Amino acid sequence: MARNSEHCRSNCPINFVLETFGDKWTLLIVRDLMFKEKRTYNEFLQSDEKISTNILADRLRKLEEHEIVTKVVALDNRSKLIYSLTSKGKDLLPIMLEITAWSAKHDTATNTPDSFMDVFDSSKHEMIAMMLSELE
Amino acid sequence: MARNSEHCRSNCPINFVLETFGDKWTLLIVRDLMFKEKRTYNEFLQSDEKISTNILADRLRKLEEHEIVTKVVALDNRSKLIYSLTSKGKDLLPIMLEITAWSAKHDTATNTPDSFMDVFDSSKHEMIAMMLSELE
DNA sequence: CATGGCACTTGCAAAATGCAAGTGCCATGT
DNA sequence: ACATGGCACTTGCATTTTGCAAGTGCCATG
Repeated sequence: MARNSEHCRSNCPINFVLETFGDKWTLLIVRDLMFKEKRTYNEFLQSDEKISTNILADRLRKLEEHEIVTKVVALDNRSKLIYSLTSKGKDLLPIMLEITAWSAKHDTATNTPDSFMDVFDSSKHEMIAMMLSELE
Repeated sequence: MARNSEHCRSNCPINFVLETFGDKWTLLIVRDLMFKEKRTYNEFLQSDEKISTNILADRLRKLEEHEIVTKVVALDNRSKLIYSLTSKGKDLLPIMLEITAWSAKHDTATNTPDSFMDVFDSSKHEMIAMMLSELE
């Protein structure tokens, strides 16, 4: 698992996250799995930010290596792969929500509804528990 | 401010954070300012991860552009600059703590004390308020 | 007025990214 | 049986970013 088997710059927890998510694309895949119900390679390709095919393949492979996502063959089509978050990946939810809250506060163009922020501010813990259960 | 004046790939809040922090170095500077009381260029250079001088200068400039940090000339030495977090930068604290918690849970080599995690899990809100006040 | 600290800048090689096109497997229709 | 198309990539190549070493310019101290 992770740190012992790979090159790491330090033993800092902030750095540990950067070793996996320190680029412009990886966290967008997590977002798509967590909040946008995207499951397949072509669905990830269609997101607004327009990731290119080679980068997407590379990041999915690294996310699998880091055990953030897993893939299985689709039941209805053997040439289709279904990606999903592992529990380690689902544990990123609090980070993702804090990021959303920060952007909602500091970026006027961010499209987060006020109602989301109201619930987040008043009952963060319950919100996370409920969203986690919805991720199965 | 931010989004309107620069090239942005989308209006997503996750993407907004990636536009500033989506690389392997920027968040380490925030960490050093927030948790390690580092204030100067040479102090940032000495961190374990060994950032190179040109990258550090570039990231400090971008952090200033994004109004995450500011710099002032030191009172005791006019060739020395003191960097510090703006309130927008200090607002990253909840994200930083959630990242720390995630790494503590999922990386065996991470050096976060159990006592930190115990307090974080039981009284997150109070912990954040106290740490924010300590950032002045 | 030499020495050294401090905050960078510069030049160049190496690595990562972005884009367009191509590949191989599987399913469906005729 | 075979053409067509969807799906998940792979490949090649130009552009951009990064990493390393060395150098620059300003200020303070002896």
